[in-house]
Parts: sequence; C-alpha cells; structure tokens
Amino acid sequence: MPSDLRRERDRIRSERRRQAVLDAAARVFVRQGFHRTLISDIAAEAKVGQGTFYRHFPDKPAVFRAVFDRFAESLFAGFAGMSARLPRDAREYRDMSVAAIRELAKGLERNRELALMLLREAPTVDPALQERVDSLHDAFVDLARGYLDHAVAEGFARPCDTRLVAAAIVGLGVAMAHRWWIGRIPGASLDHMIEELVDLVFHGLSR
Amino acid sequence: MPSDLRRERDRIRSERRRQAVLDAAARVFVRQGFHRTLISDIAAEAKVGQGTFYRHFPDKPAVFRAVFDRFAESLFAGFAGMSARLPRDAREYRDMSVAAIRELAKGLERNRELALMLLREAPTVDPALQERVDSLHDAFVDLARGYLDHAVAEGFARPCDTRLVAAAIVGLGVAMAHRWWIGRIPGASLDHMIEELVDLVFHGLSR
Amino acid sequence: MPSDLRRERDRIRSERRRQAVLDAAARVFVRQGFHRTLISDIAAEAKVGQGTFYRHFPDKPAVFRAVFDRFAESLFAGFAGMSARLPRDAREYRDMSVAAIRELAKGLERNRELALMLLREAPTVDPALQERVDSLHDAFVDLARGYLDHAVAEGFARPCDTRLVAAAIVGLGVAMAHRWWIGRIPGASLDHMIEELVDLVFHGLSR
Amino acid sequence: MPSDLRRERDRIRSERRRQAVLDAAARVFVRQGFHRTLISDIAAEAKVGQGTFYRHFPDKPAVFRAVFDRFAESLFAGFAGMSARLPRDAREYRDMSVAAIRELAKGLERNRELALMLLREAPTVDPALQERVDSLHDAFVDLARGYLDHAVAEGFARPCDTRLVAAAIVGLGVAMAHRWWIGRIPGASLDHMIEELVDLVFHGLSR
DNA sequence: AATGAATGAGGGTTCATTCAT
DNA sequence: GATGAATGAACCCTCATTCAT
Repeated sequence: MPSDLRRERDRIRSERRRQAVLDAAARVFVRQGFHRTLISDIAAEAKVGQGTFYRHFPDKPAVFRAVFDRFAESLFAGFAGMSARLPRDAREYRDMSVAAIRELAKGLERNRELALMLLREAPTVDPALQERVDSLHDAFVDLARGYLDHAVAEGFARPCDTRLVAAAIVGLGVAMAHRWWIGRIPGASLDHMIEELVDLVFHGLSR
Repeated sequence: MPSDLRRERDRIRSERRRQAVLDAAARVFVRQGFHRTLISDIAAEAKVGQGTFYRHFPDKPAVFRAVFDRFAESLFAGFAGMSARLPRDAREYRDMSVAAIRELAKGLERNRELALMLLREAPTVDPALQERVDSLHDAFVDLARGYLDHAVAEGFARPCDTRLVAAAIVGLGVAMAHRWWIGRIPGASLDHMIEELVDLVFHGLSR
Repeated sequence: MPSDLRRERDRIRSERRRQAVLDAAARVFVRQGFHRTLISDIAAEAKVGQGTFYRHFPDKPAVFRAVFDRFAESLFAGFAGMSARLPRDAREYRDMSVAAIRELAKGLERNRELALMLLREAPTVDPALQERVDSLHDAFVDLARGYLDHAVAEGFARPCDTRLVAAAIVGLGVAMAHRWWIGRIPGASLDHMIEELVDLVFHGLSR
Repeated sequence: MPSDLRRERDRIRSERRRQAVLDAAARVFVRQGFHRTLISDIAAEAKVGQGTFYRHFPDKPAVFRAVFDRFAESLFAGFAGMSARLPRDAREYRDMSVAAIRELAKGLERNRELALMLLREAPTVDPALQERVDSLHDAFVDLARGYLDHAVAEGFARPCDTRLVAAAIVGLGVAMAHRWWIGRIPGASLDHMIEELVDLVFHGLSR
C-alpha cells in the first residue's frame, strides 16, 4: 500500500519542519526575547511562510512552551545517567557533588543563552509558563532533597530541615549560574566558583 | 505671567498627580504584568485621562522604570537605619543577621507582590531595566561583602572568597524570598526559614 | 467715570495682545506651514498661555484667516497712494508701470516669506481661504484691466480681450514673483526682470 | 519554495493592487485634499483593509508622492510625441504653438481636477514635494526656452533674455490654466483664450 | 483676564491570524 | 501542504479644546 508509505514520509517531513520552526523560534527568542519577537521573525528565521508556522503551533505562547519543554527535558535527560552510585563518606559525597555540578555546568554552557532567556522570559509569557518554571525548580529541589536525606541518614550531614535546605541549595545554584552567565562574577574560574560554593554548603551541613 | 505662588501650587498639584499615576501603574503592573498592561488601563486605574498619563511619563517603559526606582530607593532607605553597630562576636553576628533579615522581610512583606512583579517583569521590559536589576543585586552583594570582610577580619568567619560567598548569600536570599512569596516553601514559618538559612550560612562559614 | 477709562485701557491692552498673537502666528506659519503648526507653538511664540489664544481666535483657521486678511489689506493700502496720475502716452505708460511694479516689489520684499507662505498654504487651509485667494487675485485683475481699458481707449495699446489679458498679466506677475522669491530665476537683477517682463507685455500689446 | 509561476502571478496581482490603491488615493485627495484625507478613507475607497495600504506604501506622503510622480510622467509622456517638426517661419511657429497647447489642454482636461489638487496640495505636503513641483516647473521652462532659442536663432523672434521669457511664458500658462479650471475666466472659450494668449506672447516677441 | 493642566476623540501604525491560490 | 498577501482589531500617541484656579 503506497499510501501508508506516503503518509509516513509526510509525517516525517512534517516533524522535520516542526523541529526547524522550533529551532528557529528558540534562536529568535534568544536574540530578541519573547515579547519583541514576531511570528514573521520566526517564520523568516525558519525560512518558511507564516502560514506554515500556524500549521505546527497554534500561537506564539505555544511555540515558547515547546521550546521550554524541550529544554527542560534535555536538562533531566542530562541527569538520568548521573545518579549512578551513592557515596559512602562525606569526602566522596563532596567530590561527587563537585563532579556532578561541573558536568551539569558543562552541559548547560552550550545552551547558556537559551537557559538565560527561558529563565528571564518564561514568567512573563503566561501563567502556565510561570507554573512550569516553578515546577521545574521544584523537581530540582526534590532531587536535591533526596540526596540530602540520604546524606543525613548516613550521617554525612547534620540533621536539618532538608526541604528548606534543598530549596536553598537549588536557589543558590540557579542564582549563581545566572550571575555567572551574565558576567557578574568576574575574575573567577568556573571550577573555583563551584568548589567554593560546594565547600560553603558542605561546611554548612557538616556535623 | 503667573505668580510664584500659583506656580508653586501647580508644581505641588502636578507632583501629586504624578504620584497618583505612578501608584496606579504599580497596581496594574502587579495585577497584569508589564506586557499585558495598556496605557489606558493605567489611566483608568488612576482615574485620569490618557493624555494626563503622557503629561507625566513619556511612555510605558518610563513609568515602569519609575516604579522600579521608587521601590529600589525604598529598599535602601530601609537599610540606612539598620547598620548601626558592628557585632563583637560570632554569636552576636548571627543574631544581628537574623534580626536584620527579619526586619527586611517584614518591610518587604507589605510590598511583596510589587517586589515579585519587578523581579519577574523588569528583565523583559528593557535592556536598561535588566541592567538596573543586576546593579541592584550587585549593591546588595557589596553590602553583604562588607559585613563578610569584617567578619573574616575579626576572626568570626573562616577566610574565603568573600566576593563569591557574598554573591551566593544574596542569591540564596533572593531565591528563597521569591519561593517563599509564591508559596513554594510550604509548612514553615518565616522565622524558622530565616533561622535555618542563617544557620546554614554561619555554619558554612565557621572556622 | 473711572470704569470707562478702565474699560478703554482694557480694550487697548486686549487689542495689543491680539496683535501679538497674530504676529506670532504669522511667524510660526512662515516657519512651519499651517499644518505643522500647533496652537501651542503659536502661544509659546507669543509668550502667552494657550487659553489666551482662544480668547482672541476661535481656532487655527481663524487666526490664519486673520493673518491673510491683514496681509491683503496692507497690499491694497500700498496701492492706494500709487494710482495718482494717468499716463499720457505709451512711453509714459511703460515707465509708470515699471515704477509701480518696482515699488510693489520693494514693498513685498520685506514680507516675501509671509507672501510665499500665504500663497502656498492658504488654498489648503479652508475652502473659504481658497475663495479669498482667488478673490484677491481677481481684485488685481480688475485693477489691471482698468489700466488696460484706459490704454486701449487712449490708443496706447491695441484692442484686445482686456479681461483675458489682464488676467494673463497678473498671472504672469504672480508666477514670476513666486519663482523669483524661491530663487528659481538665477542670475538676474530684480530690475532687469521687471523691465524685461514689462517690455514683453508692452511689446505684446503695442499696435 | 514557491514556483516561479506563482511568484510572477503574485507580483502581477500585487502591482494591480498597488495601482488600485494609488487610483483610490488620487480620487480621495482630489475630493478632500491631502490633509483632510485619512488612510482609512483611502483604504475604504480602494475597498481594501487599512493594513493593505501599508503593504504598498509606507505612509500618506509616500502615496501622495506616487500620485504626483505618475501624473508628472504622464505629462511628459504626452509631450514626447509632439515635438516632431520644427517650424520654418513665424506664422507656422504660431500655429504650431496653438496646436500644441490645445493638445496639451485637451489632455489635461481629463485630469484637470487631479492637476489642480496637485498644484494646490503638493507644496504643503513635504519639502520634497515642494522641490518636485518646482523641478517640474523648471523642466517646462527648459523646454520652452529651447523653442524660444530656436525662434530667436531663426529670426522669428526678437533677441531677449530667453530664460526669463521662457519662465514668464510657463508661469503665464500655468496661472491661466489654473484660473480657467477654477472657473475664473468666464465667458470665453478655451480656444479663444489660447489664441489670445499665444498672440499676446508672439506679438510681444515679434521683431 | 490669563494660565496651562487635563481631557479624550481621533488617527496612524502594527501584527496576529486568516485564507485564496 | 505551503505560501504570503490581506485583514482589521488593537493600541499608542497627539493635540485641539476646555476649564478649574
């Protein structure tokens, strides 16, 4: 049945188009921000007609949401492979944290402008987007809290309100990443910054 | 030629009007965000004609900037009276920090929605606004760093990269305030949160 | 009775004000044209408040009309003294024409920018103004025709459709004045131009 | 990627639309003048949306300029075929002039309202338009001067400042056309007027 | 009477969305 | 399905006119 073949080919081509528009949208959003971006800018960047944009996305917030979600997924995908082995003492715990954060930072470095843009713009796009940003944040807090609970249970860290501390750690991390990316942490290497921050926290949690 | 008296009375009345428009703008921005706010919304909220808006502000970004600046000034004004006495030991240092932060938090509580809005919207209004947010942040980092340097000099705190740590503390503070305000730190009192965070940092900086 | 005195003084002062606004309006119209001129421009130029403008003129077209009428009157006033003696031969006729036109030109030279502006702008202000420009033109045609009829009657000029020829002479005159003022008649003295044109016409009307 | 055929068809359709908007603009300008005409008037007259106007012209002065330029071109196009043969004596010269002017007048008769409007409004639209009107005038003066120089060289006309006289002739012609069109030359046929004027000038230039 | 702040209708322009080809 | 011209609602801003002081 050739029509099935044809249909499949069309589906693939359509999906490729959608990705192209999505990529273009991400680039333009990074360059101009959400509110200064016109549908025609995205279409032009993707080298398709404006009508084609509407075949793949119902409106501007929708394509922003798609950009955001794709980024969020890639972020978690980066974590999936990481949490392999649990540390056995405080020292190992600290070194693994440094390594993990370094890895995360390296991965983000490629998309830092995208990440910055999403952090900046998402809360003003839509209440829905605002919610998603907060949920993403929560997800990281939950992740951190899991590690922290383990550390407390194993006696690597002093007992504390782990939910609160996890939130603090994530908040600190996001804030510092932000300021690092916008160049407001001058005269320090990324590695130095990471070590200093991890030390601050580990020291702060030591028994 | 109008009398000086008349001119002065007009100036005062005009300033009152300007404040009324500014207040109205702040309320509408909080309610709807910058981008969903129309000039006509602001004028209606202030109960003046649209033309009156333009007598006092050249455009929407300008009134936003004015709202932002007024808030930033009130923020610093709140600090002016605080930094009276320097602490003489780590314990006093810790207690004073808790007290100061509590005070700050209480002051912000009244304007929390405004603060949230500014934090959220400012970076998408204007490159100039983005810069101002970052500078405000920097100002707090400098402030924190001053205290920190003193603490290290006096031996209350271990030596460290005070610039980095100050940035971390401010970042952590802003992030937690943010999450507290949006209700993502459930089941904890403000006082508990402040103490827990101050302890984390003080512990992290103890010798 | 002091109130009569007072009333008279007020009337004089009001009239002075009116003239000041009128002068200011003329200057601004010359500088910017009718359509680019705001009431506030006129008030500022006259150094009075906007409200004062409306005490003396109901709106913008009205003040333009007043500027126009004042100019038209001064134009005719200039002629009043001129038409003293009628010429007795063609030669005298020609010399008197040159002298009269020279006089007229000299008088206009002081107001040439005003004249140009009125010529340019009046037809687009108002149908009423358009009509007034045409009537002014007609008045000059009638004047010219009177002279012409006399010249034909006396045998200085060949018989012709004097209405048509008078219109042609005035049209030619206005057109040349216009082009002279805007600098499109380069490399000729005013006197040379006048003589050349008068000669053309007198030659054209000679028997 | 659209086919060449499609692109060509679109181009033609777009050009047709542009002409429709241009025609509509000319009609509305004639009816209401430049300054009383709204973009929405033009769009309504052309039976298109306001947005469509902006697809073809950036603003109101631009469409006026286009109307003006199209008229100016058609004016010159009318002349192209005319200046075929040069006259061999004064009589022929006179008759050819009458014929040419009659032809020109007939051609203009169809567009007399447009011509009047352009003459009236152009100088108040834009400094650029003012310049264009003057240049158009100059072009006619140059044309007339060419004929005049030839006439003098051949001895049909007496020596004179041909530039000045050419300017005078064109000025006279434009002024009379204007007054003819607005009905201020009552009781004379067009032909009579033309002959009378040509005679005046020819007589004026005869040896 | 003079002032100039206040007003809001008016009009230019943009741009998300539709739709004929 | 793809295109981009067409649309017109939406919104910003101006400025003639009014009016409280």
